[in-house]
Amino acid sequence: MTLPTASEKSRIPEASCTSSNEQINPFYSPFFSNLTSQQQQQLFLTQLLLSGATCPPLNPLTNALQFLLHNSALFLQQQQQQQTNFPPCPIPPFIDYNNKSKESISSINLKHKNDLNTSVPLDCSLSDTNEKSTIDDDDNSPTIATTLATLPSNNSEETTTVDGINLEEIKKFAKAFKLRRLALGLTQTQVGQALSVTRGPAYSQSAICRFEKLDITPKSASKIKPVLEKWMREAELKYGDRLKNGPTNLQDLVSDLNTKKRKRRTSFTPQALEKLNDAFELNTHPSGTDMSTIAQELNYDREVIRVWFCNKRQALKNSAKKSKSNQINDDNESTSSSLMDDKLSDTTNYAKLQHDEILS
DNA sequence: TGTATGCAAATAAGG
DNA sequence: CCCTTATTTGCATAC
Repeated sequence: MTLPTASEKSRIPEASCTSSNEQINPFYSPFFSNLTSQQQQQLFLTQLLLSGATCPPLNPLTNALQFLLHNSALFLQQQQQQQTNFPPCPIPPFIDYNNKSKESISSINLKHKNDLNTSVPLDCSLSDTNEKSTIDDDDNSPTIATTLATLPSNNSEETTTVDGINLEEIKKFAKAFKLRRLALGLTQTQVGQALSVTRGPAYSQSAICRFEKLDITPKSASKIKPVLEKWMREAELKYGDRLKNGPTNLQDLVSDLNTKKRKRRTSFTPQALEKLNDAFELNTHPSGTDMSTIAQELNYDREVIRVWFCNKRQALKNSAKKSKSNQINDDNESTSSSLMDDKLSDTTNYAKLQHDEILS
C-alpha cells in the first residue's frame, strides 16, 4: 500500500479553489457557482435533454429556443457517439434491464469493450481479475465488490444480502446501468451533470464511477440506485421519441420534492488553510464567537469553519490512534501521539471559552 | 479523454 | 446550538 507523500498534501491549485464569495450565476443554483460558463452551458443542455423536468410548452419563442437547444444537444451527443465508434443512435432497447439474462448483458458488454477506454475493466463483474493487491479486510465498512469477492463463490445463484440489501440485484443493476449509459454514448461525467440538475439527490462522476465498480457500501448503493434508476427511465423516454420533440413529462416535478442536494464541497485556499491550521494549533476548540471571527476573516461560511474544526479534530484523533497501533513494538514517535491525545483531551480551553461566550 | 482514487468536506446519528 | 464518531461523497488529479 503506497502511502501518500507529504507533497501530495500541498497540491491544491489556487485557481480551482472555491470559496463562498466567488461569483454566482443567479440563473443556476449556487451549487453550480464554481462551474465555468461553458460547463454551465453544457449542463443546461444536458438538463434539457435528460432531466425530464423541462418546461411545458409556453409560447412559440420558447418552443423554438427549446428546439434549437435540444437539437444542438443531440448533435453533440451524436458527435460523441461517432467519436467512440458507436453506431449512430442505435440505442438498443433496454428497458427490462432487471430481467435481462446475464449472457446477453455480457455479450453486449464484450461488444463495446474494445471500443471504449481499454484501461478500464469494463466487465465490471464478478470475475474481477485484478483484485486490489491489498485485500484490506480490516476496513470497517466493506464495499460490495470486496464483500462479493470474499464470499464463497459456490452460491453464485443464491442471493447474497447484507442488512437486507440484495447485493446481487445491485450488481446486476450496476452492470445494466453502465451498459445503458454507454449505449447512450454518455460519460459518467455527463450523467453526473444531468443528475445535478434534476430534482432529488445528485451524484458526481466519482460516485457514479464507484457505483459502477461497486466500490461502495451496500448502504450507499441502495441509496444511489433509485436515483440512477429514475434517471435511466427518463433518459429512456427522452431517447425513445427523440424526433417527436415530444411533450416532456411533468411527473417528476411532483416526485421526491423533499430530497435535497448535498452542499458543494468547499475547497479552501492554501492561505485559508494556513490560517486555519494556525488557529487550530492555538486552540482546537474555538468558541462560537472565535469561529465567527475566523469565518469573517477568511470569508467562508461560519458553518464551514465549524465543520473544518470538527473534521480536523477527528483527523488528528484518528492519526494518533493509527500511529499508536502502528508502532506496537517501536518506541519512537510515541511522544507525538501522546501529545495529540493530550491536546485533544484538553477541554480546559474549550470550557473556559464557552464560559466566556455565555457571559458575553 | 474518460475513469479511478486519495484525501478531506459534508452529513447522519446519538449525546 | 454544539460536540463526537462513523460514514458518505466530491474535488482535484493521477492514471
